[in-house]
Amino acid sequence: MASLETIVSLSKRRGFIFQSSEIYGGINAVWDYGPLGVELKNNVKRAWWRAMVQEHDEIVGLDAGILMHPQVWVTSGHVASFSDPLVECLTCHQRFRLDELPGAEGLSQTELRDPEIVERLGLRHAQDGGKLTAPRRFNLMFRTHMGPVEEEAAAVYLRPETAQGSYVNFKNVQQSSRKKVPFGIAQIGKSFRNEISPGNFVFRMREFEQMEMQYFVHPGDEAIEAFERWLPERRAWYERYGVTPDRLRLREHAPDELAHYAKKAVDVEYRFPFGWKELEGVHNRGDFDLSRHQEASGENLEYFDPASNEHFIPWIVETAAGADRAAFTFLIDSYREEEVRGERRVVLALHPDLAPYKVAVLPLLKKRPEIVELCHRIKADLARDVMAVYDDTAAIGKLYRRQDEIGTPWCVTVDVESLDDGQVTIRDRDSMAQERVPADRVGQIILDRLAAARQGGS
RNA sequence: GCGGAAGUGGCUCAGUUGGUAGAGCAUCACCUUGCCAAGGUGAGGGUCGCGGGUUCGAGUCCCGUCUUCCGCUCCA
Repeated sequence: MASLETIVSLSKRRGFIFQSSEIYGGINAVWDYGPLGVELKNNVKRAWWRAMVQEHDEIVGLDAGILMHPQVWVTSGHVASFSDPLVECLTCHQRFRLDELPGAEGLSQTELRDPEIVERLGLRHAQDGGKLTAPRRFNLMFRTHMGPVEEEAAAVYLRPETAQGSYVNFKNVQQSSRKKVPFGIAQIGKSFRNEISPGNFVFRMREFEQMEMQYFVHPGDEAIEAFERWLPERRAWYERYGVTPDRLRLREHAPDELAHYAKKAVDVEYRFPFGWKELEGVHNRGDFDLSRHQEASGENLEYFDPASNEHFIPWIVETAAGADRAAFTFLIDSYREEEVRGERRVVLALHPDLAPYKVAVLPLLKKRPEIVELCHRIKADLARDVMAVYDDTAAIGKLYRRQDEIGTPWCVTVDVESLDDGQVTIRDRDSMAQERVPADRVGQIILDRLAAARQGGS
């Protein structure tokens, strides 16, 4: 597997991913997507949306705001528990994480929240012996202000998850779309977390994009069924788009690592160069969210089931994936180095649906204006349906290698004979096989191959 | 956040005991070739992460800071 350095370097060199604000020295845990990266990520999001919304009658989309009523985060529990316990030394006024102090390791979540805990354990700042304050929770949510005058404006948060947007819109979506339980709300969007330890390239960022689907079900067994159904389906999605099956696994959370909202959680994990890490979580959230929102807002969030004539608060099974992690996974998993005629060939064997460019149109001989002109005609024709690119700034072998390295599945090459017989060459990225086809049929052939790839996997 | 390592052209790196920066690849132009990173000629591109300090002089020594990577810890 490619090393992290290899992927970071390729990303920068070819325009997939850049560090944010690089000319100012960079900013921690934020990354920008370049010309190829934005295509890849958009394709990932489109593929997810297709698998979720397009291919499921009972799932509909939503795009909620990043800013929400601040009460949402109190209700959701994020203000209280989405945070770390910090203590401050009264002598030197430095802050420390309580659970990292000598003598406080291994404390439970409850103990860490106990205001008396510092006193009870007789904890002191080891360096200067100063007294320590009771633990305070440092919030991992970004705060900003709503309104033009900062001092008078209400504090609001940048959402730490997109899910709450789906919960507070549960009634709106259910009624307007006339969906019956079980049904799902899918959402893709940015979330923000003041992570303590970001890193590993785009794996853990402070600004990131989530692809979440909230599935509302009848309480009880139906939630378990939904869980059992979505888990393999979500894992299969990664395989469908080419991720090596051996590098995927499912891992269930132990009871003590469950998030505050979860009854059960299983992660789809990928084996990165830095270890097995979560790509996506499937969680049974029970009625935690809707019940609390109902209570806090005073709005009735019960669902009436016309079949059974009963009212109930649906349970929620969510699938929560990271768009950046998915894009990163497809990038690193598809990376290949091969030897061709004693030379190294770098290939991104991306699924055609995910590849930034579907086709590159290349002239074998750029000296002949008719060839270049035909290339541009073919490219313009293709560009109506797919991302296509024209390049003539190198010899053909090099042009192929360039496209290999950015994952372009097909190259169309126009040569001198093309001018006579109207045939051009389609070259396949993975097999390097070539095929002569009529120039005026290239567009349809590419679309057919894309459709085939989508059907049968890569 | 703590501990460790590292920041020099787009990428990968060299840079002697301090003396105002080099290579390979990449990029661009022209010539040549014409189906898998070919060859030739030439060109552009770096105030050495940033800010201070020491020094006649700092990529090199010192301090601070930012960033990245590796561990510990947590989440998508």
